[in-house]
Amino acid sequence: MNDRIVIAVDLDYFFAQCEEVRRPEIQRKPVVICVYSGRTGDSGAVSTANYVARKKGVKSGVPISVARKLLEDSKDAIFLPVDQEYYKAISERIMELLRSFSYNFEQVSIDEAFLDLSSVAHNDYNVALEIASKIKSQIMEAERLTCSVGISKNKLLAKMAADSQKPDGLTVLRPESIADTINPLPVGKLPGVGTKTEKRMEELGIHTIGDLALFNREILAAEFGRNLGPHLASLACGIDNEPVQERERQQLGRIITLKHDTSDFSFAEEIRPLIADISKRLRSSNSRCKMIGIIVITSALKTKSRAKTLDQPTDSEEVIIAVSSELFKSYFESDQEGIPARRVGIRVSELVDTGHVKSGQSLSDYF
DNA sequence: AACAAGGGTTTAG
DNA sequence: TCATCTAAACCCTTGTT
Repeated sequence: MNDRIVIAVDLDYFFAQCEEVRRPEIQRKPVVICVYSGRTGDSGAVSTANYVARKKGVKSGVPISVARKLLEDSKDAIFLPVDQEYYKAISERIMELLRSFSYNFEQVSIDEAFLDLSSVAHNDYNVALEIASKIKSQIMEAERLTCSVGISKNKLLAKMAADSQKPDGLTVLRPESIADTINPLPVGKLPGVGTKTEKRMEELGIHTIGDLALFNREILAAEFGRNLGPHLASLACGIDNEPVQERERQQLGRIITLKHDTSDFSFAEEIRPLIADISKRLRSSNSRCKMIGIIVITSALKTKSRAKTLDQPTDSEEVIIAVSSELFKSYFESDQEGIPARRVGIRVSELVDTGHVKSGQSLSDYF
């Protein structure tokens, strides 16, 4: 009765699949979606690739030049720059469609969402399966896109179910088969355990999710943090009480790659446009920030940041310019921070909602 | 002891 | 020179109340 039924919907190789829809003739070719940094012709990284390209080892994050090498025998490989606007428009239509299946909805990213079907499918996985199947066919009908869907008792397990069969999957993980299904999996398959954590867990003799589920909590706390260690162990037991619900954005950022590594770039040319964009986004979301920060990725690819808390929340371009230029100035003047930057950016956080009440009005106007 | 501020790391898509 | 971009969660240290 208190059990939930949650489904995870994950649009397959989303950016590349969107491009396949736009140009069906590339469907059987390797398709690689790239973020070009603008340094040299091919500098940058792969955002995503279709399965034809993945079969050759091209995956998210690899340098574009490496992807070219991996695909050098495939004369027909297609390399395209990301077209965020186009993907966003498709995503918005699909999210709207998904929302119609449950009031209890959470979009996690441009290509992923959770729906809580508890009230619609009360404890009947066959009903949930029918709904999931309908979702898949409607997305196909409307946008010609495949997705992978997972169904289980919480977000964690629904996501793992969706991940287990891709692309175009539909996987149910029923309560009675949870332990037998996830325990044998390598611990890196647990969402939240990435390459670094997996490596450290291997050193502790934790190879599978089942190993982690049984592992001593105190040692995990000491090793991975007082909260995180035990939390990961609890995930390994299939426990996840996070509700399906939309969450407020907590930060906004923009970062760019400089043409050349330098500690003397033009603030006006490189940073001001980023601030204009951030300020615009703050205003259009009725938010103001209490903290303004800068980000520097050094030529050695180390991340550095500096931030300042304001007395008053702001959405003003001028204020963000003043504060961040000061932060850059003191960053590059500080002792050992004269090392050249490869990438620079701005981040605003500690966002507060100004509400839709314009200044000068007050809550009492509503009564 | 509890909390805020600031900086770093890891994860994920 | 091979190494994008955005965002969340968490960790730790330091300083203040």
